[in-house]
Amino acid sequence: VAELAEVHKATASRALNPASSHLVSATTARRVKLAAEQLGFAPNSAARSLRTNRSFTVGVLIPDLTNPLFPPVARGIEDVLSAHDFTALLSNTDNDETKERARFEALAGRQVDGFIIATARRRHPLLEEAYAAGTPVVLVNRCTERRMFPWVAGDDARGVALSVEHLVSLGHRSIAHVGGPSTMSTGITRARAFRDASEGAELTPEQTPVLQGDGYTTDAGERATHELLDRYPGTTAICAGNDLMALGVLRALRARGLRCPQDVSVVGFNDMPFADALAPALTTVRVPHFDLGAEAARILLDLLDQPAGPEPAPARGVLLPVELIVRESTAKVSAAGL
Amino acid sequence: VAELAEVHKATASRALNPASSHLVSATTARRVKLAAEQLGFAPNSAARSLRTNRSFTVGVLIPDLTNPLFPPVARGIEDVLSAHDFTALLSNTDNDETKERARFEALAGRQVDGFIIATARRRHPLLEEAYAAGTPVVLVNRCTERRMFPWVAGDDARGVALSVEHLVSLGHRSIAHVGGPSTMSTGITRARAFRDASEGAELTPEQTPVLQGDGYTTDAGERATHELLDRYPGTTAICAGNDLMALGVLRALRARGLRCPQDVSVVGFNDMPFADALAPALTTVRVPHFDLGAEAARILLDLLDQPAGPEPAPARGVLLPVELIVRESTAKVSAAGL
DNA sequence: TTGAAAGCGCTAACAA
DNA sequence: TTGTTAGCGCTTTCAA
Repeated sequence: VAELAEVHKATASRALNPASSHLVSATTARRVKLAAEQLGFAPNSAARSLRTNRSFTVGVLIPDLTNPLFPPVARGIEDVLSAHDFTALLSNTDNDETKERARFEALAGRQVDGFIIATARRRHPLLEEAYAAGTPVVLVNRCTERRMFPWVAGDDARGVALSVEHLVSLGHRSIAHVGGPSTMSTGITRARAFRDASEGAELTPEQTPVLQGDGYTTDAGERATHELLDRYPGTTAICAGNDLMALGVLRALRARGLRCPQDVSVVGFNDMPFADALAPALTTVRVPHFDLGAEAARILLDLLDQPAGPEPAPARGVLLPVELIVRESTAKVSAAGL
Repeated sequence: VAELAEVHKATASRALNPASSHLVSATTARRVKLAAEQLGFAPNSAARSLRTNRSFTVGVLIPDLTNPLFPPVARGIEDVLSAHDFTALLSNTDNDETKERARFEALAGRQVDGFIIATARRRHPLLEEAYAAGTPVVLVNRCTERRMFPWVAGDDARGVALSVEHLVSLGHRSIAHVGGPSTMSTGITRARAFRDASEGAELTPEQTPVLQGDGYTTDAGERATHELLDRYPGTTAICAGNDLMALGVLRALRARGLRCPQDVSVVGFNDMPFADALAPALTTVRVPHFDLGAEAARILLDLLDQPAGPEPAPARGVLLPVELIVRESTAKVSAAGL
């Protein structure tokens, strides 16, 4: 390898490795580096991993890359990791427990140093096991009931509060929440935040019904909206669980001949790409997805830097600020609407 | 490890490895497998890679995951790879040559078995080098001039032809192409296909101007459209280079008080997610992105199965069929429009 | 059919 | 400051 530099391979290793390069004289170091350059030498990471038990690789588990929510998260993760010479092993789980476990084990078998996991399912035996095994994990967009792992999420409660306040300020008094499923932590959090915000605005539960769909999908949003309007025809505004559901809300409205925003105002959640290009352009809560991923990656790197803490520090969580983006899907309540 | 099974580790290795398990008696094999199960044994992939020089990992280079075009491609790749116990190392290059090279080398250093590369830039020294080095590579969504590597792409020419035919059948005779940059192979291919299709419809070059933006972006589409309409105010239909550019076209139209589709019809390319939820719902060419990725992964796996072919077989390319999806952004040319 | 032994490329402890 | 040596966990000859 670097016998071109006429030194022992151990010395070469030391010279090439930043952490130990101070143990070697400046001149030899220079010579070794030159030789390495000439030979186009690239260290064999498999051998290094084998020796050091570190792979500089982290497993990233996300439900589905084609859900517009996740690409920015993944980019945030990738950008931060690769800046630190780590690599991301990305896997889609489809929110399916079997698949998730299979992927988790496949990645663990590849000696990843840690995991970034972005699932909002509430029950999660896998996480319990990982915790018991001491695997470094950072959660994105959810937290577990027991604070096992550090997590990063958008400030859902604040986002929902902003939405409700916005609608109230436009004169709405019959505001419904068409939310995500209660099997997801975000479904719960946002529904609860909606309850709280409604009470804060002195609206009765009767004025502010909550329906939870069976998934964060357009279809679920559409179905739930039909049910909502059957039961509460006087609704003038809808807070959707996310933008995809908002799309379903819009579709249901259209099917019933209701116009948005003239008859019913709609607020989404996430500010997914092209939310501004929809018809009507969607008023929604912007969540900093890229930063979510970036911050999660930073926390994981921190975690990996620490020498395997014997007693795990109380897992800290980071709540990133959100912002209400007002576009065309919300308007003052019309007199006719009542 | 599997001294629980009371055999030598070599025997255990043979038993656990499907390729060599026929060398071991059925009974011992069973015993070993049982023991492995009990201990929750997972082979150390680093050690295996070190020994076999194969990592069962492939590097995937894409420009930008947040471009809606790429998530389905990435999923197609991931799904096929993981079904074969391979893992994808995903990296974003931002179409930046420096970054691309850095990522490529980082991945190569991690002993990836091959690459799937999805860039449409035409000049590409990196690829030449990879070819010279004999690295297995499959290209997605582009081909190089010299057929170095196998590739998978949508049938761009057919897609453009379908678009033009559709517009002609609606009575349009002044059809422009607002295309991607000529530094990209797709920019070239689609522009050429547009020329061909126009001639096929017996339209003169004057009736079918071509403008190429400086990127496949909304902004580039908007700028090019303004320039187009300054020079060819009689245009009644526009073929955009892709959906993002079509979005820019729509924006420019709106800025000029032109309605789509009443005044100007617009056709996109790709059928990206939510193209149907835009205002107006976009008529566009559907490209099977998931299949693009899946097929690329299959080809790469094939390649890796073959014992490093001394003289590389002539790289074959696969053209996947596309489909025109007619929605609301195209309409019959209006008498008033002329 | 199984055991013994060597070695993949690197790093870390120890010795010089 | 540098060289020596051992060994990470696996696969793979070769011999029994």
